[in-house]
Amino acid sequence: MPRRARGVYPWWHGRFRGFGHRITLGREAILDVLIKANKHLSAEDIYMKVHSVYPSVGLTTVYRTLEILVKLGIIYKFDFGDGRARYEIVKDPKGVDHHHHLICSNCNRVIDYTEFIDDEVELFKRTEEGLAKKYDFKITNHLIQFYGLCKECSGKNKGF
Amino acid sequence: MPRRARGVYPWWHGRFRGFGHRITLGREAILDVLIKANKHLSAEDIYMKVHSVYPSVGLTTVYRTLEILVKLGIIYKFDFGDGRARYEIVKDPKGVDHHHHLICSNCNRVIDYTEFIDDEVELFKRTEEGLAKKYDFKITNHLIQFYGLCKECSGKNKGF
DNA sequence: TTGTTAATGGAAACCATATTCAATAAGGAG
DNA sequence: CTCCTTATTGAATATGGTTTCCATTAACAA
Ligand SMILES: [Mn+2]
Ligand SMILES: [Mn+2]
Ligand SMILES: [Zn+2]
Ligand SMILES: [Zn+2]
Repeated sequence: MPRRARGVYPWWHGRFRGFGHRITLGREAILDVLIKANKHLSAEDIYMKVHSVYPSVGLTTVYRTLEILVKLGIIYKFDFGDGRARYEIVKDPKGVDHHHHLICSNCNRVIDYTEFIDDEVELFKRTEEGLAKKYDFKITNHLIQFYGLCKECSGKNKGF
Repeated sequence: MPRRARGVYPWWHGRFRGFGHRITLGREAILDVLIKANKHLSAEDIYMKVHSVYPSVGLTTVYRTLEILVKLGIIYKFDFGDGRARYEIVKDPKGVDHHHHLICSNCNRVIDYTEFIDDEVELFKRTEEGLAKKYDFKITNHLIQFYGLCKECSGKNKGF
């Protein structure tokens, strides 16, 4: 039963407690994995990592915790099309780390990119305004993903 | 056992046969539903419609046929985030009917839009070139979806 | 018409995620 | 620090869309 040095709390504790959630060992471990991994992890990925340190934490708790974290805007949830959700820590709550993904159709590798996001944001602002007006639709967020072949798979790709 | 008027074949027969697939009653019925529906149908949607005319066609065949149709580029497959895939006929194989989707987070209504696609295409051309160069990634297609609240759900939406 | 073999459907398997429920522990009150 | 309330937990089970199995059927080339 590890005990935290008094007064030292991760940034997300506030938001977490603010919404009436309790801070538990499992939840800390899960967040810790997300923060350190800095990649796109599946629930199972997270479960295995957490489990290696705290074998008592179950997969169910991982799913439940991830759900809360998404709701609180602490992590992103993505679907890269391989049948399982992926989770990624939100580095900057103000949206400065806004990025999109390049997804390899062959090896499922995922590349973050932020290049051209400025142009993109500008176009989307116009598009969103136009669409909002024309269809009376209130756009709250968007999903952009490029699919193709990564460096490794590009050369000797096995069809498909 | 209906028999088609001699010599009259839908446009997709050629591509279908060209890839070594047989034209069966079930497959024709499925394509027929997709063509006439002109909407975003789930496998179950299609199954029920087909089933009402040809009760002998099973759900398995629907799934198998849809898989082939996607592979041949005759239909699109989308994931709008409600846990089931949606299928939509490709009207123009040359990509002139290229469009994206507005998805209501509340009622799951889906709106096709083609507005601003020109600007978008232009931006994407630049983006794709840049990304392809920087990451050595061969982009073959993209996915763009806007999420938000539709006209009906915008006013009196029940939280979420 | 016939023979080869792709296609079929019904049942069962799959698999990520959700739910149930009795046991546990976080954390506010005292 | 101790107690008490109740959110949280893990294990088992359920869920639901999609896939696989396999014996039967039917498309279509010859
Ligand atoms: Mn990312
Ligand atoms: Mn569409
Ligand atoms: Zn790859
Ligand atoms: Zn709606």
